[in-house]
Amino acid sequence: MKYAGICVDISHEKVDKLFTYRIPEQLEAAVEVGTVVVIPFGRGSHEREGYVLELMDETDCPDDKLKTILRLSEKAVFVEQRQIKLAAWMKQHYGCSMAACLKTALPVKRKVEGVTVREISLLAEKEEAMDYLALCQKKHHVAKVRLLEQLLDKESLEYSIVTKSLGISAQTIRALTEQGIIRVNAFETYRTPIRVRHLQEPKELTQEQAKAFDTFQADYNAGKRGTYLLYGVTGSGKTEVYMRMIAHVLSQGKQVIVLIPEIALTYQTMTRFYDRFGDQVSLIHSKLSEGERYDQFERARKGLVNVMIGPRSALFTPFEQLGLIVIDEEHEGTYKSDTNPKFHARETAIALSEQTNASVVLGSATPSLEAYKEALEGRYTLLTLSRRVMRARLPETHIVDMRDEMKNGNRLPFSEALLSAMRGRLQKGEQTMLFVNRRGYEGFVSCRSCGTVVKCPHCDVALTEHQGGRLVCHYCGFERPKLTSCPVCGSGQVRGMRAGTQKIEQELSACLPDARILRMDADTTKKKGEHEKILQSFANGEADILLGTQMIVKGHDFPSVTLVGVLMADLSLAGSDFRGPERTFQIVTQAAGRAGRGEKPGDVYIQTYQPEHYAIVAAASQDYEAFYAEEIEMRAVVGYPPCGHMLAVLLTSKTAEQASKVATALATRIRTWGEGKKLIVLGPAQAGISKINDVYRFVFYIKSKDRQLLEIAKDRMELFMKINEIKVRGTSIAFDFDPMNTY
DNA sequence: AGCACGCCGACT
DNA sequence: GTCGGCGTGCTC
Repeated sequence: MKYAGICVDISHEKVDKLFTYRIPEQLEAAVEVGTVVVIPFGRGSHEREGYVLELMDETDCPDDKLKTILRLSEKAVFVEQRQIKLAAWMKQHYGCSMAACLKTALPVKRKVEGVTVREISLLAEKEEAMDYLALCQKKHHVAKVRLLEQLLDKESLEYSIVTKSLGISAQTIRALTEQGIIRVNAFETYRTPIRVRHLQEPKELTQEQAKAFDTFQADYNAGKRGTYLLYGVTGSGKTEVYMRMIAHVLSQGKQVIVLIPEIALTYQTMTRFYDRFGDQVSLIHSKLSEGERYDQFERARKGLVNVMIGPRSALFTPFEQLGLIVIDEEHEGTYKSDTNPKFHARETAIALSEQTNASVVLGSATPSLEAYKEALEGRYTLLTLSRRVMRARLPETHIVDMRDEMKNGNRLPFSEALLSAMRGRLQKGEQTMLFVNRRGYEGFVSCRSCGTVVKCPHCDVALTEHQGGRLVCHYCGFERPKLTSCPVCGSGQVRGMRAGTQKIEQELSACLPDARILRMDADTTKKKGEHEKILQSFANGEADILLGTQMIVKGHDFPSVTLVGVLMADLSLAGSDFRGPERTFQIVTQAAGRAGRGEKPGDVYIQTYQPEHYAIVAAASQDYEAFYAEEIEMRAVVGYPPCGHMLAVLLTSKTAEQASKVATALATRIRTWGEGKKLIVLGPAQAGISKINDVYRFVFYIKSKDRQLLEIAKDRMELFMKINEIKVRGTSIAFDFDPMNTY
């Protein structure tokens, strides 16, 4: 008798282990590692799908418990071992259930076509429901009362919210459905991919581009695979280099995955790939339905397409001959998944490339510290493009000290210098881009006269303003009362920062009544296609000034823009996030790169309260190396990534007390265990967003140079949760290794 | 997650 | 007594 170790297709910690099943004789030949089978599961032996991850000749499992595999899954999906291996790597590396990792890494066709959302709404008339509610109250049917009260108030609720945060079981919902009081609706969503256009010839490479490409090509031909960091300043033509590399890899009969941060933001980049490689290219994006995504993956598996472009999920394209993974704008935060498993596409791509003998090319004008450190230390090959193509000149940058504006009585969000520059551009008929930095905004408090930002004495991050003006550190929980005067200069002008593009637009049109202003932010781009429309009309010269958040600085060329203003450049500096300076540098550098892309030279005005900050100074002179040198030293001192690793542990529960209690117990446990080991525990503290959907969140951080030690700590915490099942009831734990956001 | 078992309050 | 909701525990 043969046995199979099976991962059941249920994503829940309690069933996140291998279950042993007998393999019936008639299936012995068909069942392999990777086969998807139908199995009886649970008390009722209901049919479930499961992934065969292991084959055994004997088992310790008592015979009376064993059940037998029913049959192969209808779709007869076969998952390559490679994908399972990658899922296993993600489980180990990011600490979440195997089922969740498999789901992420596998192109499995689901029963439903499209992304379904289940929703519960009232079916009965309001009066009838009220009567029923009264009846339930009388009968002390507490669960039904909870649900009905919510429904009478809100009309409809998402299914998962009802079961999870309202704590209502499926039976209760079923009972109410059968009585005709409520109704469960399922919705599906669809989108279609983009069309192919005419093919274009490759452009001639500059000397630098050719050198970068030659290095890659020589390695590839010699059978050498590795990770390359293509570090190229804005406008140096990274995309052209990728395309040469891709063409070369394709010519070797290999296939390519290209990751881009977000489709909407790099529309231009994406169409360039279509124009060059035609129908060999396919596109995946996060809004595709499961069915559509599966179809694209199937085409890839069959070799009908050889280049897959998409966001981080495109990494799981099941190419049989994967030869290269390109990650454009490698430093972007969107490469880190915000759902479990919280994988980073860069790290996962490198793991995948090692498993499949492929190469990885990372591209950026402002590389992540992680990538640049690896490159400097020789683990990645550094390819540099230091010059802009077409002899385009770097713009002249001016740092404007907003504290001086304060002193001169200017309370507008624009400095005098920037305003007069804008007036000049208006007269000459040239365009201006005004970039409002809002990223990293966390409600920090700063002094309007000297620029001091109030920081946590232990963590070197800004304190966050809570209700009543209390200042709290989200890393360690340090707290201090409301601030009435600046601790450095004593001025009473300490306030929380707040800024909206809408308000800035009003003030701008008051200052420059003749200017035609276009505003682009989350509000004005809600509708599909709105984004491209705004950019197009600005490109057509239908406006003089484009005002917007970070979305305006991505990838678009506007040759007649000769002036760029960066408002509140230091806003992202002061958020309660150790990556603040890095984000500031990236955003300001990118914004500055927008000026003078045409024949005419450009000017960049960077408005800041911290003109002497190294991130601002370095960005103004487009000096990545200088920034890196400063920043890596800071990270090394406090042991933040990439000079160490950090594990965020998030505890969620329906009551704040319970979440806090479990977080404290775990943190204490790890502190004791970690004595004498190279590990530091910070916290616990209430999470920055302390409550989501009525679920309370507590967080603590574990820092260590040794990533494996953190993985062991993670295993210990999972064990603790299992052993103390009764004490921790209703509390769930989630891990995030080297988080990109703070919690 | 989803299902069955069994406890406990309400009603005939 | 029994009916039925709702918490608890288990799933190869």
